[in-house]
Amino acid sequence: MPGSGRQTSRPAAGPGGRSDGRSDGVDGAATGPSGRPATRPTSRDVAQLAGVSQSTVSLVLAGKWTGRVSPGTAEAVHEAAARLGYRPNQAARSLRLGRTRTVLLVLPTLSSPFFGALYTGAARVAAGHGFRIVVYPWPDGAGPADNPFAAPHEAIDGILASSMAVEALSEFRGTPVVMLDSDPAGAAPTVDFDVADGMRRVAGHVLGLGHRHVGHVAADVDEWTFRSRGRALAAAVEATPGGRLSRVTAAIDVAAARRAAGGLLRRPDRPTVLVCDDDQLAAGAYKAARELGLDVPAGLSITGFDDVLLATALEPELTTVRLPAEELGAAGMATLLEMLEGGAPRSRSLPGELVVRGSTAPPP
Amino acid sequence: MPGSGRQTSRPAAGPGGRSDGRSDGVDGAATGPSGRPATRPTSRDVAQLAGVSQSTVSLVLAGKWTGRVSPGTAEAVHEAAARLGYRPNQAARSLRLGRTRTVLLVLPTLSSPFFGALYTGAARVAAGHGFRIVVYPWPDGAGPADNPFAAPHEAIDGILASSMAVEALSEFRGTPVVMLDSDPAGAAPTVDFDVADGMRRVAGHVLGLGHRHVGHVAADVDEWTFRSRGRALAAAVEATPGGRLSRVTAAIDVAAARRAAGGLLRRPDRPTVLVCDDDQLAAGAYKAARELGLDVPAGLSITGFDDVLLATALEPELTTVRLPAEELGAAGMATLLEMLEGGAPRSRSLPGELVVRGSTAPPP
DNA sequence: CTGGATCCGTCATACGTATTACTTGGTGCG
DNA sequence: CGCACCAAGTAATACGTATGACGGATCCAG
Repeated sequence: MPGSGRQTSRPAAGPGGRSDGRSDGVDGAATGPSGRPATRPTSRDVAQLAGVSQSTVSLVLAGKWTGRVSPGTAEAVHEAAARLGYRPNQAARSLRLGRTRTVLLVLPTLSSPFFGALYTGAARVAAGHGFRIVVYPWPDGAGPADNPFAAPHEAIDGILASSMAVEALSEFRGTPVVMLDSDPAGAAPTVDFDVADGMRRVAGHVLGLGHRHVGHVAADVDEWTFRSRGRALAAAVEATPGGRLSRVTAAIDVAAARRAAGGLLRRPDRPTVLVCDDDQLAAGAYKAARELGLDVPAGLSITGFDDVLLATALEPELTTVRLPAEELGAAGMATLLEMLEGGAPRSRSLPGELVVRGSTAPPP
Repeated sequence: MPGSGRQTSRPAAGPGGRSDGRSDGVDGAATGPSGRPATRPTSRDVAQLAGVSQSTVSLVLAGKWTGRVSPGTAEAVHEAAARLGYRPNQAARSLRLGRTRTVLLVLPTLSSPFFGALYTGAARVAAGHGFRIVVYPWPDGAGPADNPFAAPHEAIDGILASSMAVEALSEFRGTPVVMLDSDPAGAAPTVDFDVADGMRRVAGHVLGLGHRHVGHVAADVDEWTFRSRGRALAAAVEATPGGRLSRVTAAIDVAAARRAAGGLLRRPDRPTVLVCDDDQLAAGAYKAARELGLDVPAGLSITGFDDVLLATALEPELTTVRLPAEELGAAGMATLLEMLEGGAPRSRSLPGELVVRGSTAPPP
């Protein structure tokens, strides 16, 4: 709504044109409780104050005015903009440029500290580049039709996707994509954790403590990251003289892990350490150990993976691998923004860090 | 990826096909299967296909065409739109209407399942109304200057804010605001949990088990929700003959809670139950109990508040109050959308549910 | 003195939509 | 028959920005 002095005009409707008293229902909320006029200043307002044309304002603020505008004029424009607190209207910008400075972040869920941290890292980088993030929760296994969230098709420049088949994104044909922590062999550039390296560190730690019979409580999820963890552990154990691996699988769930780990521990020749694919699985392993009267770590060592909040709430605290989720988000967003600016896609891997706490000790 | 319980996933490189070297974009197609240019169809394209004018398309798709367009024409428009897969350009819409269908969600952090769930509920409701959510992480106590995230000033219709002084939002003067789980006495409409009621349920439960000396492990955070919990607990205990309350405070942190609870338990006349303001505090109480050789629940009962993942990972599982975070987000968003459509602000309170698990028993 | 060349800017326009004012062909009615 | 009126649409416009096409000085060489 035109509130302040604009002179261009030539309103087709005469002086009486603004008498509309619509009560249609889709109005409302235009003026806040404070009753201020509240029309945001436009580039034309800035132009008027600086005594130049709107196009000059646009040129100056875009920063590409060398050789077209004198330094003095440029300064005047900047000053006027600052005085009015001018912020460009994003809608107009998007309409003109065809780009929205918005990135879609696809996550299986936000109800997990891991993905929350991932978001935080991505948002920090995005904000630094003037980009906005819209989160698109996409539960695992859900098809586009099952999804309770409408995808904002129209308004994105790129996609940062975690845990989702690239094919499911077919709706966004032609949109640059960076995948997070998924199979690097896929079509899209990927930023992931070097989980194989992380698992090698775990293996090195427990084998170094003297363990030889290693129990692996694996996640019952057919995903690249877990397959990779399993392979790395198996390789490390096999490479050790006397090394031996027993594996059970469980859904990522405390109760399921307890049952699976219990089965493993009840075998006559039970392993002396349980390497778990995930901290939640480790929590289940704790429960199984307690059930069987095994002391951790004296009677049984346990390790996790991820280092979520849970890890330090357990007693004793859990030896695990810290995956820097926030850095993953940040690196992924940085990669995507590079692509959006015409750079070549570039995949990366982030190292995990072994955090040794109280749940591991030499075998009994 | 951690803790997500993912089911579906397959190697992105399918059998055959995707052997081209391109790696940017979901699918490299510059033109669709029909050979059309890659630009998204506009309302004019729809108009041309339907044999009508652009304004007719707009009228029909807006749904308010009764008496202005014949049913037959309307159907033709709908069909053409469907055939082209037309989606209105949001930027143009926003520019024209001055509204963005975007809501800012202010949260202290997303690295917590609670706020993640809150987001999920809010997003579900927003998506149902064609609104988009932009998350604005605002750590508690941070001023606007400290904030590493740039606020997208230009592009929001309303604000849903959790745990933040309304005054800190002064930047957004005139924008409708709904506060979540904060002091209902404030200026803005509020949706919160009836934590007083929840705490009364906890008190009723433990007092009903026969406990009389109640220890309160309170959060050392001066926030409405915690003050309210404390008052409700005190009132319930005082109203019970023989009831007695001992209180310690601790930062919301497992280690701090352990120290505080330990102090309480080492007193000569120690309480027989620890009512904790929060599940994390309860986790600390477990550790203190174990340290002192107290069995839970036989020697000491413990209760939490919030019912986060942690609650069932503890051994024994924690008796606590489930706060439906997702519903909070949904109710808050619903309230905000009502306001945006001109409705009167309306505050609400959501009840919590007592979840009795294994950590409470009659006093020894 | 004149015809470029160089500066420093402005004009006009398009992006895609929603909406208001207007047109047009038909119809009822006095 | 003439006029108003209705149904069914269409033309025109504005939202605020970015940018390519233009324009008026000023200066310099010939």
